[in-house]
Amino acid sequence: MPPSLSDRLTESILGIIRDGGLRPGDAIPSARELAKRFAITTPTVREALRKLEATGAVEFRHGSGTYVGPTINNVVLANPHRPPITRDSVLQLIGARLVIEPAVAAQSAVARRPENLERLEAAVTNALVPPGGPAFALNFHVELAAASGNPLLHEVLASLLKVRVREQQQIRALYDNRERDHQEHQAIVEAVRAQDAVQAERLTREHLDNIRQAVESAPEF
Amino acid sequence: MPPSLSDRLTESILGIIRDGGLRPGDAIPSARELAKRFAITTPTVREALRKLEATGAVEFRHGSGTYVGPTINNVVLANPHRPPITRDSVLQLIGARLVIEPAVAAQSAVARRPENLERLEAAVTNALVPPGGPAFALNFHVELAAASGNPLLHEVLASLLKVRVREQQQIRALYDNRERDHQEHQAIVEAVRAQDAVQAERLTREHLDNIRQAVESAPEF
DNA sequence: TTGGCTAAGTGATTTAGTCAGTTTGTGAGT
DNA sequence: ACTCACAAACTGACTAAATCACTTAGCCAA
Repeated sequence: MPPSLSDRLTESILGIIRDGGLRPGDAIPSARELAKRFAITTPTVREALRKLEATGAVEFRHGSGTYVGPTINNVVLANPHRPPITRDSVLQLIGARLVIEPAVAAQSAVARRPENLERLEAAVTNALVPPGGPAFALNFHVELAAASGNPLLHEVLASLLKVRVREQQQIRALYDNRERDHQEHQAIVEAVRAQDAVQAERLTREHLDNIRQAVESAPEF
Repeated sequence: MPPSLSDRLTESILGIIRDGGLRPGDAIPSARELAKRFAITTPTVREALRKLEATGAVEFRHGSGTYVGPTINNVVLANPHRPPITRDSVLQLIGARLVIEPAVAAQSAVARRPENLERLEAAVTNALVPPGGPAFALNFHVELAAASGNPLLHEVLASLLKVRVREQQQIRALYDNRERDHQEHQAIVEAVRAQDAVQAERLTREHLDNIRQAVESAPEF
């Protein structure tokens, strides 16, 4: 079963991006240009580009052009066509986070650099601004993973938590004690600042366990 | 910025799959049929289908039809357009696994069921068959994550290790002491069988650390 | 300098078809 | 009655040539 033309084309386009040293945000040749260059037609080029769009490798901007996407160098990504949220899936997610995040927190406590502490502080304080603002930009738990110094851990947590965007309101509604959330985050930051891995791990586990209990005891949803 | 027609179309197609209760392997309506049903043209339908193909939600079979893919219900995915492997990326991957997998092993030791032990045994013994065989089907580390009982953890590890397919030979070449690999796997299985979480965690950490050292001390690549 | 207009470039989609595989049912031959 | 070859009929893969919608940059006038 030979790879289809548009399959080979996606690889060629990735080659153009990589060989050209293009970075996220840079423009790639227009669909017409690519069609001419590869001696094929635009619908076929568009099929290849749509595949790349699905994984965040490229982005379309109507009337402007096609650009290199932010996740082109990702190893893992959140499924853009994810299934609808259910109560079980939320608990499953928290269960997975309960396994992964304490270990990540421990690693971050050891490896954190000054700039990570800054961003963690910012994420903690931004969480208190009213919803709808730029609070989504800096998620505390994602920043905590970033502090580990391993981009792959960052990717994994970011992918896992991307799902949460759709249920964030729901969880907030259940675990609405935002002051408590803030205090727990603050305590984790302090442990990371002190490079106390054991404490960071314990606090993170307790924090997630609190969230889990809040969701579990929620009657609705 | 309203979502494009083909964007809405992907959602509609997913709706057909979900509302129709279609499962992986089932056929979905042909491109021409979908075009007629939504009163649009086939190139547009194909663009939408290509997006779904990129994330494994559907699969094309030339001349036969389009079918529901295996990863349609996944939350996280391995990037099908992943960047080329480098020495750094390999070490990064092992670093991430070193953080995540010991915690997963501990969880698996607690939650494992009899069928998980069976599959783990199978994965351990299959690892000794010559390469190129069905050894790829059952990866020990993926099965270990499956034993946690949390499908999301299984997904995360499977996504992380999917990358390894391309570098498996390379790592095998470096860490070629397959007998030692087998023994370490066997020891982890025993800890999981005994539901000894602490031991499972420790052995997994040591096992991955051995692999990391082997890769680190490799001069080439 | 500012504001609006215009023209070129780009993505989005259509229309109408051809080519290339797969599946299935039919019918001839045994 | 059974088998096998073969021919529709269906499917995906791709082409060709347009048109529409949107963005951007540049120009010109106020």
